Amino acid sequence: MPTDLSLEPSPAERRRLKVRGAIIEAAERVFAKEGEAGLSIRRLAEEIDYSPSAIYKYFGSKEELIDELKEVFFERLLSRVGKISCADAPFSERGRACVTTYIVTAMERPHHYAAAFSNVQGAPVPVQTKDWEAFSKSYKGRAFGVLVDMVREGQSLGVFDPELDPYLSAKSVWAASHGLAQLMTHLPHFPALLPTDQPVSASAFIAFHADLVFRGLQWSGEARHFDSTPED
Amino acid sequence: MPTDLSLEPSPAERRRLKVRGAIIEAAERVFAKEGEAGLSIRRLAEEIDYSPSAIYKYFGSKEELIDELKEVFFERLLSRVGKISCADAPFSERGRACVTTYIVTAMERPHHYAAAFSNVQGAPVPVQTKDWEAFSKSYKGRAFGVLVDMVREGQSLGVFDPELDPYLSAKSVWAASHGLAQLMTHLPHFPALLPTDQPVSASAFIAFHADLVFRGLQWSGEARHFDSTPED
DNA sequence: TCAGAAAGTGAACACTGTTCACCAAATTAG
DNA sequence: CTAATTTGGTGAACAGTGTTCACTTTCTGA
Repeated sequence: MPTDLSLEPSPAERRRLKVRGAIIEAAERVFAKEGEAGLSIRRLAEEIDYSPSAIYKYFGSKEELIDELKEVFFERLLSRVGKISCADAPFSERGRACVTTYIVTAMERPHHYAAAFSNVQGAPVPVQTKDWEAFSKSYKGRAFGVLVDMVREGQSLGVFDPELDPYLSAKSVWAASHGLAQLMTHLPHFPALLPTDQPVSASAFIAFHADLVFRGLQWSGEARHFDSTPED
Repeated sequence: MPTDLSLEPSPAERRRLKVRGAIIEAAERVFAKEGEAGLSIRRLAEEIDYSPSAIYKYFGSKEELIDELKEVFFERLLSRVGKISCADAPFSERGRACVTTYIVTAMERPHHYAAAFSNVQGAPVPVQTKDWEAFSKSYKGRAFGVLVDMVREGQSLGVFDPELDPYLSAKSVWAASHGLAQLMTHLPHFPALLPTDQPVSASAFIAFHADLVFRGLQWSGEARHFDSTPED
């Protein structure tokens, strides 16, 4: 151990970060273009002109490396959505912008977004407590927090149904956004998939979807429930 | 070629179908449990007591085999949703049941569902015409058709906003359903992810989500638009 | 019965992620 | 300043993977 408590990253540490940076940069480049399928350790090594085994001095495994790619992606996603949520604009615009920005950001890096949701849990996990703590600190969780605040604001402004649970509502909005993001990255001509020939652009459909999502949260003064409210 | 035009599948063809069936059965078993990661040709061959190369007499590639698994999964999904859409029940129940059934079916076979949406399209596809034709004949497309009909029925009953385009609305509902299905299969404790300790069951949250989705489509006599309607 | 097709095989090719003994260079300790 | 030790980097190897191909066996249609 360097036992280095000085603030300067200094000599040796610098080179290390440099080649580490080169690795993730190369990984970022090929992953963005070809996804996990096209990213092999050997190819990565070739691209940065090192031996394959050298990479293992910087990352414990391929999965660990990819995890870092996902992390920085979600960091940017959170930053973008967070910025919009605090912007100086009417609530209705900000709300919709959160959803559309989420989807657009996902579409810019489809492989990153898909990879972030690629670890299917076969067996149901029993855990429950402590989970929230970890989640709320993660980028995903903090982006989720932005949504919860937005629902609360809408309720306090009287445009959203005050009886809705903000957490459940935010999850619903997240699911709806995630769903469209996923469909758009997997079926690129999704919005144009129509029997008629009048084309609908991606951005137009995203706006339409965001609108529908918010209509579901809105308050019409009267009980407009289909019949719900979760019970068991 | 057998040039066999008789209706009886008969002697040789029978054995062929039998071992072919054994292959997909084994594949189904391991894929359901461990997903694409756990399914290797060699393991499959071992399971059915054949040589690995034998499998290539029945399937051109591993991908082709998996495509068949996805196909039968979506066939069942369509059949279930289709049955519900024609059931003898009030519209509001049928509508919600379509969404919840979709999600529940996905959760029963998380790997199948995830695999069906795993081919990320990196570059935007230029095509547009002819796409609808192929889509509307696929299982995905026919399940989508059920949704479109449901939206139309809701509009004719006066409970859904008649100004909404049925196709765009159905896509929005699909996206919302897909999103929850995806989130539930990837973060199994998704509904229970709350700061408070009062647990929310999966089924309760699915019902909540479905309710919100339909509220977005509802008609309140007055223009309740956030401001939308797609333009470009 | 017999030619030809179909079914099945084992060895090989070109990959993959990962490990491990080894070597050289840089850093630290005495 | 030298000696010891950590660090960075390497090539060869292991255990996998999907896939192909020459080959044999088995079955079938005429």
